[in-house]
Amino acid sequence: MNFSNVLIKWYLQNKRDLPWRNTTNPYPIWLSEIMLQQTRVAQGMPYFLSFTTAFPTVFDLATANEEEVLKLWQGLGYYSRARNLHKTAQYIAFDLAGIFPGNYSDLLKLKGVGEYTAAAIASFSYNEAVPVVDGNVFRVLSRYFDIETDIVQASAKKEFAALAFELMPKDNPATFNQAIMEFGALQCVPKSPNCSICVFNESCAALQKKKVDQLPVKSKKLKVRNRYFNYLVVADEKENTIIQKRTAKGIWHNLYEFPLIETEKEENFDFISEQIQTDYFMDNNVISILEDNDKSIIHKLSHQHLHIKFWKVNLNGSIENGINNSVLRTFPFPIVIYNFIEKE
DNA sequence: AACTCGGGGAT
DNA sequence: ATCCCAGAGTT
Repeated sequence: MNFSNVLIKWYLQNKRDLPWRNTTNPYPIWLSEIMLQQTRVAQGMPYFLSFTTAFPTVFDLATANEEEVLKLWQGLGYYSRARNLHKTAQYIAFDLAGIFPGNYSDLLKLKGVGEYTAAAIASFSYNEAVPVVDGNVFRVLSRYFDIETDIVQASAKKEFAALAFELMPKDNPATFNQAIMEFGALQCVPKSPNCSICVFNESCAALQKKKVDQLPVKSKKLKVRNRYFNYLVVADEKENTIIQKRTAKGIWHNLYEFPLIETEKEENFDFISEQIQTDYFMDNNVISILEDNDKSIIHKLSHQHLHIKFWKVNLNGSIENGINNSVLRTFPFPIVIYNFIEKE
């Protein structure tokens, strides 16, 4: 048996029962593929279920507000995915009469749909013979064939796509694509794979050369920067508070947050207190300022470490545009702020 | 080609 | 701590 036959046989015996696999409808397949970009199945699953419940069709998603979409996406991260998802839903619903593009090259034109996602939808929905190349595919093929190409290079994707296409049985691209990703996710895992029970343990080049832990080759080292966020959690005498939308470029675009004082380093009570009285609430009487968390919450993003403090600011009188607690909870927040609100 | 964009689980 | 997850868009 060749590589593909063994792989597909393994898949049919070991595959997980995932809801987006029981259909060829491009809408739920597209939805699942966007959600699973850089995201584990276990993390994406509850979001897939809530989205398909709230928005059973692409028209339901298209007619929603962006804020509703972001609220349902809250906590999943990479929020540009949600914004692009929403825009693409409107494009498909209103410009294409709800009909998804029917092939790889047209799918590729959609916002938020790159080479991987276009190939996934085209193969799963239309059985088009285009190979998916994701992190699993890089790992499985680099190990099985002992390929030392640095997967960070742009050329690597072409190289692995060409190899995957060569291996793909052209009469069953959907199953092959599912199978190679599932194999990478369940068997050929990044660290300490159990090669002793692997169906390829007599043909895998990396295993024979004892190079499994060295492949795939990935040269990346991203630098993390530290940022210091001080959130002002205001409460006036009606217990109303203030939030604002992040409209600038950067993290959490279009999500909400409390008024923010960003500083160059971790600041103490006196510094923040001074800022609050001089720059923020001159018209209102500041009754008290309370440092909610003595130790900063370190919220780790992939490329930034946020050192977050919440400062409770009690004000005299009534603030303009204040919102009460139940309204507050309807807005989409970064998960670290959402957790703070829920804790209160 | 390099950088940016989240959050969480596994090791 | 470090790696990486069914990657894509921007610079």
